Amino acid sequence: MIDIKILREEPDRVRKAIADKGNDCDLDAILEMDIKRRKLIASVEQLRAQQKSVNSEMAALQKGSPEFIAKIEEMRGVAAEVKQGDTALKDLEETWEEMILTVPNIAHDTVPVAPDPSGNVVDLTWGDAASASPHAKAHYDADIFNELSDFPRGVKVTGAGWPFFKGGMARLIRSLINFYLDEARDAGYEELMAPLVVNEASARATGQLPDKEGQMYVIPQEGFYMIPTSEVPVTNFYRDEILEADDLPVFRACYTPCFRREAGSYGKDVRGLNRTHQFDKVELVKWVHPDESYNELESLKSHAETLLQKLQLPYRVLLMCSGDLGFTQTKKYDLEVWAAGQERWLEVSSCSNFEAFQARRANIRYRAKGEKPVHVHTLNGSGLAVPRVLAAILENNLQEDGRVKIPEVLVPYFGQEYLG
RNA sequence: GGAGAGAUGGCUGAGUGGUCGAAAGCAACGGUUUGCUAAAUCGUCGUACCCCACAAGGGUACCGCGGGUUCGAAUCCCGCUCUCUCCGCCA
Repeated sequence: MIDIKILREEPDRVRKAIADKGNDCDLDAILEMDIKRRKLIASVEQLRAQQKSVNSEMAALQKGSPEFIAKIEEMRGVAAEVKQGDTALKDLEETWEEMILTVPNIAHDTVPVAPDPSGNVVDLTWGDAASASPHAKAHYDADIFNELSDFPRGVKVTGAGWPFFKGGMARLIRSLINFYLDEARDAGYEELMAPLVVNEASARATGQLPDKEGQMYVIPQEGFYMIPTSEVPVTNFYRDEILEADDLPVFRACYTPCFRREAGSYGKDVRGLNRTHQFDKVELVKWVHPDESYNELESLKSHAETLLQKLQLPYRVLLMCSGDLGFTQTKKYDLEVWAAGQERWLEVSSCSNFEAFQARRANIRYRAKGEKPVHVHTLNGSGLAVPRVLAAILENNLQEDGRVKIPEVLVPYFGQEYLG
């Protein structure tokens, strides 16, 4: 949620931000509604004040006395007016709330302004794509992948995009998760285990609702949603809370499977590990002091990078342009790993700063001693997603004999130097 | 899943229709006093929104959440959620 004060005081800045993001919300209508809303609040509150003062006079009167009865008569009309005003105000607040939720967050000054993904800037490329195995193959064409995964049975048991993984592949997935979590802990992130389903209030606070309900699996009987990322339960951990300033920053790391409907996806994007309805991911979330959020974004991104470096996987970092920035983000880096077999870059992490946008909606604040509560800044990033990193390992490290060389840092976790 | 009890401010806990945003205590913060500590004592001590210049000041709302009754609701009625106790079931 945008800061209403910024909206009132710097409408032109917001207007530009909306245009830069390619969003089309009607700012003038919102500002007009704001004025209308405040007028109505003022008039209803004035009526209530009158009601209140007469009520305390009545408290001092003899019940049933002529004066008392006269007051009741007098206040009957005011009571009706208040009720009417309240109803009108409730309606108005509801529409206004909906409207203000359509205003996107304002991109940071350092974000390139461009309408579409072609405006994203390659910030850096690490490693040498040519260093990949000369035998690289798309993972879904490699024998070892087809031996150790079972898509047809996944279709039988659940549906398309819900694969089984077997033996060494399953163990390799587990190795990656453990590697990610251990690295996160060393970097100061406290590990969290989270619920895999959340209620509506949580989905709303992190912005999955309204609008993106189509991306989530729903459990209608309970009104629950299966999490599309652990960002949802983890960010909501502090929903409606006030943290001590001294406790900031707070870093958390959380491994969960993630569930996404991915409606409308097709073609090579969804082959093999590239996109499945359920996938594993370690998510990193930060709650920080507003002055620090951009430094924290850099360190978040750097941490995710070191994971790929340690895995010896070539990758690049994209600074996302305004048009490719999400609704809630002020600045975002995407990390893409090089998959030598498919000869394409696969997104494995997305590191974003939300400033106070998410915190405002989730009502997460901090308080310095003797000060008023202030919204924290929140950030999150994957550290990292599993399947696409796995795909890159399978492709880049595929040997002539069909085995896959396990990255050195994973050997202690995996227990063997080769898969297969 | 069945039966019962409950939900009040940072915490404990009073309050069953009217000057209650809410007693009291604790904790916290500021001052005074005492040689230090401890104690005593005085004061401050919630959040959001609205008016106003986001100041001073004024106002409204909030006693789990949502409705209702009433001139007036923490207090009465209805629905929901959550917590606790007992029973059942269960990894």
